[in-house]
Amino acid sequence: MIDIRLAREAPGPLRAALARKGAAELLDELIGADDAWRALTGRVDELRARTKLKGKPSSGQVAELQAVKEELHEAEAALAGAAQRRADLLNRLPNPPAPDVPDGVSEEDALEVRAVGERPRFEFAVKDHVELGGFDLDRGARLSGSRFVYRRGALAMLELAMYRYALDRLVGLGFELVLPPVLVREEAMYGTGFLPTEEVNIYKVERDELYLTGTSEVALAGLHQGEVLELDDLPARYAGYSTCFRREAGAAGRDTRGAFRVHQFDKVEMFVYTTPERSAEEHEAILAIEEELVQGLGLAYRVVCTAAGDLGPSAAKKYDIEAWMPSQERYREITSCSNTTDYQARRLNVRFRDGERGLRVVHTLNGTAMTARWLIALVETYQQPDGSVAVPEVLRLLGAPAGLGPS
RNA sequence: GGAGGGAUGGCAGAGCGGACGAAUGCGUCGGUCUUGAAAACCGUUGUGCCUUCGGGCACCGUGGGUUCGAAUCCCACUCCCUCCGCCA
Repeated sequence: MIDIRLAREAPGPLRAALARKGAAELLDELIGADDAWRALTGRVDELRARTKLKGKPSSGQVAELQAVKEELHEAEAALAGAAQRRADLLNRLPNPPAPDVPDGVSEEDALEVRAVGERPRFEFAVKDHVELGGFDLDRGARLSGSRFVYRRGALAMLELAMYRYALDRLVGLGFELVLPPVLVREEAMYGTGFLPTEEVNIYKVERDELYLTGTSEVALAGLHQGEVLELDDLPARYAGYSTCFRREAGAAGRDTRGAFRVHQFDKVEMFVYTTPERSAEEHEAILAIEEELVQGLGLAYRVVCTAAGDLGPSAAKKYDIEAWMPSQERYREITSCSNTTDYQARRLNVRFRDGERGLRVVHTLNGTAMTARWLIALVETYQQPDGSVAVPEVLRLLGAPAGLGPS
């Protein structure tokens, strides 16, 4: 949610920023709805003031009050309607992009920030992760449908070591480890901006009115919902580990082979609450941690900055890390870190006490520290001519097997 | 799943339908006193919205209802606690 005062006081720059996300007209509508709402607010407040009495009214006054009551009912109904329209628009209006985000509307318009690491070269026919073994897609599909996958044996051990690798680093950096619920209420989905816009991509448990989260970002953002944080506690950094669920509704036919795009996967997520003054710096810090984690596994990657029109509703700015996928011969997204500024925090009403300045809305950020997708890049990158896979030492130290593949 | 009890300010805890945005205590912050601190005393202390900046309005778990008027009465829901049953 944006700060409505910004829309009233300086609609020009805000409108220009929102235009880059294709939401300029939405802002115009909102400003109109806000004007209407304010006019009705004044009228209702005035009528209510007239109903206020000290002590018992005389019978003449009662008749008069009854008349006011009727008028008030009408005005209140009008106000409720106006408030609803205003709230709907406010809910749908996306976070304006940061000024240094590139123009554009699609993935192709993203700006490549840098490419790091040497892409692996192979003197033999490259196998993809499915051929390298351990991913049981057929049985996953039989059990649950397409885009569900079993990871088995040594591969599963490797995957767990990868989560542990990321979590250990994060805890070492002062992040608090959190194992969150994955079923949440509608409120949390709205608060984080996944609803109403992303509704088609979310699994809903109708019977219990709960939603399965597509990332632990939802639960971590909801962690301090409605709270007032102390300045001394900021930045508050959390590392969440959870299973993530996504319907992939818009992705029919895309990435159908293998475990690259699945309905259920696991992820280690960073989530930070901070002050507005610090959030840009925190964003770069989260990106740096992601890069360090990727580098630590020896993967080749590039960093891209997502174009304004390709950003989700919540993000003001987003960096993705794309790892080199040998079987696809291209970089594919393995992390995503966003500065959601005050957008989620305002929806979730998370504030902090800032001395003389009083209560202020915090900024929130999130970023991927590890997902099952990394596993794909890893096994493909470390494959050997005989179809086995070497495992980096950092992971072996955390319980990963010495290697995978044909025994 | 069954049976009870509860939800009021940072916390504890009052609150005959009008004087209640709310007693009191603790805590907070400021001051007096003190070499300093403690104690004591004095004062202060919720949030949001609108504003012609005088002020006005809303909020006592949430949503409805009764009434000229609801923290207070009625209904529904949510959450928490206790007991029973079931359960990783």
